[in-house]
Amino acid sequence: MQAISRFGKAGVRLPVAGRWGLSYNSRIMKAATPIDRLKEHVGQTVTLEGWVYNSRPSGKLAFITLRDGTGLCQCVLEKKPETDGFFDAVARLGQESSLILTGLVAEEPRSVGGYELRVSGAEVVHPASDYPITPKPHGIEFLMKQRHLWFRSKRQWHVLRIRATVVDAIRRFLNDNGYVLIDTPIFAPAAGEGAQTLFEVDYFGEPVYLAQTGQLYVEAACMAHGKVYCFGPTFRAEKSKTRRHLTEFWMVEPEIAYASLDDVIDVAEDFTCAIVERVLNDHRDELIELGRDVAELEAIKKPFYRLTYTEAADILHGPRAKELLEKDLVEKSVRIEALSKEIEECEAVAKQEGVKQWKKDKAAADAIAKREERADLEEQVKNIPHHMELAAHFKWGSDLGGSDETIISRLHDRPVFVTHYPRGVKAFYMREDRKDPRLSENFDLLAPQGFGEIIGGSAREEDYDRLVNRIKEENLPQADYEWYLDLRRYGTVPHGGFGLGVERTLCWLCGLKHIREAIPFPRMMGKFYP
RNA sequence: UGCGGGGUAGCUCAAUAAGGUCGAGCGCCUGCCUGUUACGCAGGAGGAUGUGGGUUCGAGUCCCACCCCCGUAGCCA
Repeated sequence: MQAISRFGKAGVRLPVAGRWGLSYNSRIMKAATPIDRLKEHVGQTVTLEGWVYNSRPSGKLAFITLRDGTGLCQCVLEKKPETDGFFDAVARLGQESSLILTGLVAEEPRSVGGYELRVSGAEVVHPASDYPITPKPHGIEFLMKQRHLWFRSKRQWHVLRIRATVVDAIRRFLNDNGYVLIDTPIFAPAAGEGAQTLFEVDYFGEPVYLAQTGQLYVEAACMAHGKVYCFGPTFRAEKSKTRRHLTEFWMVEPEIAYASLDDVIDVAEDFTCAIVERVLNDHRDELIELGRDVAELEAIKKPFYRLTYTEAADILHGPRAKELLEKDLVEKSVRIEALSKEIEECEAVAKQEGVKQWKKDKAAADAIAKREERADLEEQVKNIPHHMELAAHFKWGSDLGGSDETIISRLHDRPVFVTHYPRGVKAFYMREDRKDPRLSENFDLLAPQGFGEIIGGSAREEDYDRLVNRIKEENLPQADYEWYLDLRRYGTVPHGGFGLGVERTLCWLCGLKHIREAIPFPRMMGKFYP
């Protein structure tokens, strides 16, 4: 068979409906078979459209691992009369060259995914060379600059697919439970919460700000529709460069009329469980490949733990926190010892005579990775006394710090709601606890294993006078909030809601070390390319 | 912003506690290889060591300043 050309003069694909024994019976948009459906085509000749993920040519036989967006497939190309026309051109293609291959599908345990394509026809769409991301280790700075290419790599590919599922699970849950989608503005006239962390934009000569929450607007909408949510990007100009921060991130914010704090917490609990369940159901294999301990996610079931802020403070002051950190200190020290030994072993292999060069390199690379892990642990060990200090001297009235949250979440095997924070550290719109006016009726949800806060929510202050007082206490310009106060003037009801950070949730579900991998094009302090 | 680590080939890293013409693998180019899967073998091209100044006969290595990156703390989803 000759190389197939299905492209017109202008590079537009010509229709070739029904040519390859396709199983679709609806209108055929793509003539090619997706790799993830090859199992339905064993023994048939099919066409694959994709990119060279890896290729191992050897004289008259070439193995090309093709990537098509749905999966990977090893394509075997033998040099024989019918492949002679394109063998050389295809066998020598560089990584990420785009090409269309036709061939017989066969089961093959030695191949990735269990199937392979015995190639009989090929068309090179674009021969690429010098693709920057090779199947070798790369540094994070380099990869972030290549972000537009990086997410063709397996790990990134898995994460972004899981992200898509998380987003879908969020929408499904809310849509199926009677929530109405309300899109809130990105340009906001003033602060939603803290004023220090807003991006200012010149709006026809007037300053406006990129929204850091849709919450106030969604409160208005919930008085119209009962149960609503907004879902979109939000912006925080915090000057923080940590593995938990983005300047642009996605947040979903449900808001419910006629709801108490407990009602809202119940929803947050069901919501979180639904997302976890869906991801486990759809992506178990990917999670495992990402190195996630799936059993930990399977344990995420109702009921979550519910602690008040005051109880959390007691835990920090108590023996359990101290024991946890002391145990940590011992375990990490032991691990550091073990790593030191492993590093020596790797270095010995790297210097050994008669060992294959690539094995030496691998040993050297392992040694580097282990050194990094050791340095990381050493830093953590160094910080433990400080964290113990912080926990032991935690002062009622201040906000929980990152290390405090980690201690609380690690002392529990399921997510933990921390409720009823002191009013002073929380936003003006949160409802005052009628039993103890020092407290607000709010909650944070801490993900397990120290992955941090993924949800923040509250009952909203429905009482006009109390709300006005809070606005005054915070020195906010009341005129800007008149529309918001109207919601308390005309048929105010108890209501509440919460916001869930998509990227933080994804970090937790996938076990990501850094939030930058949880979003296609991360925006961080000082970073906006590509 | 504070503290810690780092910037050497397109990429990942070497260059020995004690200054002396910067080296390897991958990638790229040439040739060989029919069951590879980090394929293998032989050969080749490819470097103002982040920037500026200083010490020295001589600096990737020592000193000073600046820039950038990574980690960590605060704030937060």
